[in-house]
Amino acid sequence: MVYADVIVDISVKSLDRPFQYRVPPELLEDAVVGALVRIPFGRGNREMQGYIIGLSGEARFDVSRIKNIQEVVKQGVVAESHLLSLAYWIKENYGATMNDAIKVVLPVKQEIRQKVQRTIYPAMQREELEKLAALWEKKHYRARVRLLQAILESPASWEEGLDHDTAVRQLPVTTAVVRELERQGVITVETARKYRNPISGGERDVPPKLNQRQQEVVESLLSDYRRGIRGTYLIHGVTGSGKTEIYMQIIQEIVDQGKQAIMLIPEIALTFQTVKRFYSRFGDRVSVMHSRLSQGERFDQFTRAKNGDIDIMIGPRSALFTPFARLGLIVIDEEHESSYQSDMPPRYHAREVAVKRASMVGASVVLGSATPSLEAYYRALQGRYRLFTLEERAGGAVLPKVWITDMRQELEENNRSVFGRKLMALMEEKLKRKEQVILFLNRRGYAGFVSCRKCGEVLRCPHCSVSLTVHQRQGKIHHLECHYCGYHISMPGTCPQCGSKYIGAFGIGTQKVEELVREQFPYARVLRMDKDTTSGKGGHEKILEEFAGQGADILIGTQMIVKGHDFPNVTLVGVLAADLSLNIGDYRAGEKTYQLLAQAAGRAGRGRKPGDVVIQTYQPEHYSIVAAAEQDYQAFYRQEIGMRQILQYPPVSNILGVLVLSEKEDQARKLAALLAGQLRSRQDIQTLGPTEAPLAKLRDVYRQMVYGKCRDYRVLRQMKNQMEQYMREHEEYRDCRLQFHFNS
DNA sequence: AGCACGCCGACT
DNA sequence: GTCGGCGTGCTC
Repeated sequence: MVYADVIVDISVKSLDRPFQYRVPPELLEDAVVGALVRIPFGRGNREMQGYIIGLSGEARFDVSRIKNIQEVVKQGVVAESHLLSLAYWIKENYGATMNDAIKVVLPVKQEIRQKVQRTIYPAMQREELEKLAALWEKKHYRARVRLLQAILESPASWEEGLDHDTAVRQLPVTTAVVRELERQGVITVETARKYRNPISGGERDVPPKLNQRQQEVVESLLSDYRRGIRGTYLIHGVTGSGKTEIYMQIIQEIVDQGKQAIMLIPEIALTFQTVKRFYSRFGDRVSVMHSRLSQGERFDQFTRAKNGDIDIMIGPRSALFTPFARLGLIVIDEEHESSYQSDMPPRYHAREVAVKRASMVGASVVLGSATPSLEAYYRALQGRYRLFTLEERAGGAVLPKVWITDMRQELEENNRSVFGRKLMALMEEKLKRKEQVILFLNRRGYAGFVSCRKCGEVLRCPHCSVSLTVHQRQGKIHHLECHYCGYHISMPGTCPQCGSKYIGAFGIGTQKVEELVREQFPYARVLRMDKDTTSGKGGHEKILEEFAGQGADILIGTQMIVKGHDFPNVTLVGVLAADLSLNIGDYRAGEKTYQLLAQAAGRAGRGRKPGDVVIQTYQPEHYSIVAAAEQDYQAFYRQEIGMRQILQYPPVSNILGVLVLSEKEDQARKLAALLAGQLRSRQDIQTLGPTEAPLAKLRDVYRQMVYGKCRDYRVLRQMKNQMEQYMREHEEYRDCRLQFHFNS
């Protein structure tokens, strides 16, 4: 008798183990490892889904109590077997349940509805068809005539669902006619699975000649590869140094060797431009995973990958699990991007999982960035990754000139505007020359918050303890809103604390900037891009395309405008308040600021014209700002790694964050203090807290935070298990929950 | 998670 | 009497 180890589709710690089921003889063939099955579960035998993760000949459980698998769910894509081992590694490493881990590596199990394309071609000469049509016309075979007329124009094609009735409804005639004519040899029908590609056709481009440095990188990487050496490589290349071309040429060779490649790009960079480049180079051997794809379309893409119909998959984080059988290379572009970190369980990092998957199947990993994460650069300097540096822009474009404006001094010299004088002067100059300007601000809404000038009270969300944000309609303050839970109130006339009338909006947002820009430069055409203006589908791209097509002179926006886009006519980037990201109360603030500024600066002068960047700040001496202005990554890295060294932050050490959640504030505090005590009892762990979490209260749940830092990652993992154990054993904290957060 | 089982109060 | 509250424990 064959028994299957099944992971039940319930993500709960207590069920996070295999359950044995009997495989009935008639299911033996389909019940393979990785298969999705229906099983009776629990006392009520309620029907559940589960995944087979192993098969064995003997029962490890009382045979009389083992139930049968009901059914193997038919699926086109069965897991690449190593993906299940990868799921296990993810579960172990990121502390998720096996069920969650399996769902990440097998993202599309269910075939929703396969699209097929049916194309009807004439099977005889045109004259014969015309004769037939005339004949049938006389006999009043109206349906047949209609069909013939249609295909005389051009081969008729229809896209339908697989199911027969829908197909009939969509055709201009019944399928019975179609089948009859096919039998008579009048027409031929071709059926093809339909895949939606964002771009079809288009001319193939030829790989351009690389400059010497690009060539060196490609050659030395490939010579490793040819000699059977597999490893992880970090390409640190300034913006515009031609990293994408390097990836493409490496991928080309790997594909030519009969291997397959995955190219990860951050979600926001997954635009028309990037995708188009790959299509025109590799044609239909490329497939693209896009977040806009439906379940069914994703399924199609994975089927193509599994069948070996494609060699290259491009996509965001989730594309890492493409079921390639001959995987040879994983590229991670813009390696430092935060979107490679999953924000739901299992909270894996694509970089780490990529390295793991590659090592399991004998593939290499190429990481690329202009502003590498501290983690990646640290590992490269340790020798765990091989480092390549490209210091010059390809095609001779020069790096932009960067100006720092000290806003304290502007204020002292009586300039109370959000625009420093340098920025004003340069904007005028650029607009006069019909060049484009990007203004970058790290905020949305009209103004940050409302406060009372008399008593200092800041209006906050009663549920989330964050300040409420002002939203305006038709140029007037409309309401105040909490950005976490959506709580909103109308703007009060007096301070709820002291009753004074001196209450008003402070700070600045993109809407306000737009207003000011229009005031100062009434003749300029202004576009604004933030969460409010891009809510519609494709809102993003529409704005970017309009700006790229020079439909506007000035683009104002938040984070999203500084990532990855190429605007050759932009010669000025203004960073209005660099400090906003410096003060986010996170040990990565300096790194985030450097990356943001360097990327923003990289937007200027990408074409032939030289560019300028103005960084406005109240902390002009901060090393992140100074280094970004000089585009000096190494200088930034030295300072930052020094800080991490002293404070024992990752990547030098490891940090475990424990978030204690409870609706009862005193319980949360008590438990947090207790857990901090557990961490403190260990000599090798440096403990911080307990403190209130960045959001001390969110949706009426109190949040306390405790951190533990340790050189040895395993010690922290052990502490996590110990805390979970403690929670199981201690009734008094039943209404508290813990969330763990690892960083290394 | 979700369901059965079980041990107590209030009511057709 | 019995209907139903939810606390406890189990699920191959």
